[in-house]
Amino acid sequence: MAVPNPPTSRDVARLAGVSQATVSYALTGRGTISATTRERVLQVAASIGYRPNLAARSMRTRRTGQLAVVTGTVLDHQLRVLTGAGEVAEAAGYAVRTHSIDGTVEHRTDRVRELAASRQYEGILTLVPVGADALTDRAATGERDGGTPVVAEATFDEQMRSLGDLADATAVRELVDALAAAGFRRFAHVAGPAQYASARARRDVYLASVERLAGAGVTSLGVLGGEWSAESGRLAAHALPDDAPPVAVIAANDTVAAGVLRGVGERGWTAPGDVAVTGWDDVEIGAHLTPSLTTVAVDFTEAGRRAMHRLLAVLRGEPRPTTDGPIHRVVWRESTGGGRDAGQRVRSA
Amino acid sequence: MAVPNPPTSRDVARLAGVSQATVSYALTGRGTISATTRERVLQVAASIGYRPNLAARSMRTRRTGQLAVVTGTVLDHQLRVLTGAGEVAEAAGYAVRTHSIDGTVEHRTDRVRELAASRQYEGILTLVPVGADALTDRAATGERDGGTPVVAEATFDEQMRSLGDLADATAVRELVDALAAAGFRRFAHVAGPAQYASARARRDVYLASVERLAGAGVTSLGVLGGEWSAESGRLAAHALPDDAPPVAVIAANDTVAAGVLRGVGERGWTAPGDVAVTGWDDVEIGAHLTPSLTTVAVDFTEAGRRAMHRLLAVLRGEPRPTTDGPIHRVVWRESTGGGRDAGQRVRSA
DNA sequence: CTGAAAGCGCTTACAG
DNA sequence: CTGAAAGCGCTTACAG
Repeated sequence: MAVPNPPTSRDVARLAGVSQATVSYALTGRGTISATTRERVLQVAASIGYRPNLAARSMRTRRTGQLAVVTGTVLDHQLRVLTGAGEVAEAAGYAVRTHSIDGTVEHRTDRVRELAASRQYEGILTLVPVGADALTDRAATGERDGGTPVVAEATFDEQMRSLGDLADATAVRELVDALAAAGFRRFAHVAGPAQYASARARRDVYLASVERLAGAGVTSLGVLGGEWSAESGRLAAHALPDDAPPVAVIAANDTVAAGVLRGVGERGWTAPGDVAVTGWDDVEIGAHLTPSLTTVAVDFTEAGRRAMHRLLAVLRGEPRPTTDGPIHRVVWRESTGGGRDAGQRVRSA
Repeated sequence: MAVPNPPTSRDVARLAGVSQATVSYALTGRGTISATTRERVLQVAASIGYRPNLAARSMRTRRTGQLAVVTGTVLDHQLRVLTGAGEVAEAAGYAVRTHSIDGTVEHRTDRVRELAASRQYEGILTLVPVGADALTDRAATGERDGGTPVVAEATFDEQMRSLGDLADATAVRELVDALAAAGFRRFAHVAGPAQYASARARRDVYLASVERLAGAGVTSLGVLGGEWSAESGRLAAHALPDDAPPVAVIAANDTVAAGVLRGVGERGWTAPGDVAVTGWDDVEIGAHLTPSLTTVAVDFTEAGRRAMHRLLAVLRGEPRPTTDGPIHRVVWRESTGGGRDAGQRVRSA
């Protein structure tokens, strides 16, 4: 019944016939130590199932070895982002704790500040939008002040350029260009909540893309919506003028797009004949809607990995990692008409 | 540039004119201490922003104060389960780390065993299916051996009764009964992966419900599928015999159900006229499908809270908490015909 | 009701 | 290349 105390480095030392310091050197690979001794120590440690007491190590090194990732409950794909972030953090020797924070942006910002003040974490990565003044990732250089670094997955830098892979909205331009090439002249955007950098980025690229094609007769019927909800999309469809069709609607995500499709049906319009619709995220159901939904597939796990790499760079005082390839890919389906053809036509252009 | 060391309990003691022991007593509320002293100590602690060093505390108390929650990447709703679990753990004074584990059930089981052996956690809650022999939650009593307790959100007990709120499939019977009352005589089930307790429970309740109505001429065309995927649902629809309609299809979740709806359309059948379809989870898009999807709404956050309460009960050596009310609610929509009416007819019966 | 002292299990200069 | 010793910041019997 009595559980024996777990073995300590002292036990390993005694059994290996060395000092505790030598055990520490063998395990951390830090000091100078002969290969023979190291081998023997590791052998003994493994044989008795020795596991270093992390609390003791943490106290001595004055490092917690802990990072926090802040999630919300609004966007389900954050689970995959979290997974990618955790994977990279673990590989770097950090433990990750998650904190779910909802409520107003002010409340979320306060909570993140509290986490930073708790001294419990060496760094914080937030997947939910918080006030920019709570972030320490603003400068392009890796400079540090004394506080706990706080990095957001998606945000904007000083020049208001979107930062973070999920805020990369360049695929919107691909959508607009292809649909314009396919003949659409009227567009509309159903945006997500403006507090999300990703939503703002999609809106901005939408506006810029349509503007760029103004010379070709392309116009925008406006930016509608403002929530990550299907109902927001449905209402947006109902808000379109009666003579809107043919019109292409760029929705902020797949859920919003599903609502648009429903609203389009309720108005007696057809998709994609009267209204072409695009989503974002490539949720699995989208491929099985009727019409199946053109969307932007996102590698959320990779987004999480990259975000964590950014936080680690700040922790190490290194410059922000140079961006890798895109994690977005447009998936053409029936809701934009021509499906695969439309995409191929554009891609080969 | 030089960051001052954070204040320690020693600093608080000096400033408050008491000993370090008194500070500890004041903060933990453990020893005998006068209200006046305690008040003064807390005041001083707050004024200098004192935060106990958790690593030091942990080393001394020989408790890590850490729990692990194991998630996967297959089911997005685990983010909400995680949130509920984290909320309860935090309120109980525990820190929660998450580990994302995918792969085969054998691999997942091994990894959970490693986590349990790491001595890093006081308890482990897994949201992904693992081998029953990795769990310590099997007995109804709170008995403990020396190892780290491992509790699964959803599993089966010795009598093969489903345990854990997400494995509560009683709503399936409500679906079958209502659809039978609405006139359906032929049923089919598109199941989820058998390694999931929730999928097995839905299948079992489906089979039992149909069997129970055999006297009324109700028959099952079989159990199809076996994945949490829309494609699995689509293929199941194509596997139905040509003369299946009218038939009611109980799908394992909304994603599968969306695939069924797509497959039904591809076969030239109508829903719900020829094929009634039900899902599970109440994903937001479901309400905006055409036809909108009858489903079972699940309070995932509450499921997470309850699962964590079960783990805490094991940790405290208490008996398993008595089950609270259901966290499931059938939502009748167009995909079962009559929509709200069908539900109301049954509910008032 | 309060304080002096020991010790949790590590790591790290430092001495040899 | 290895060891003796100190100390990280707490908590907890124990003495008063």
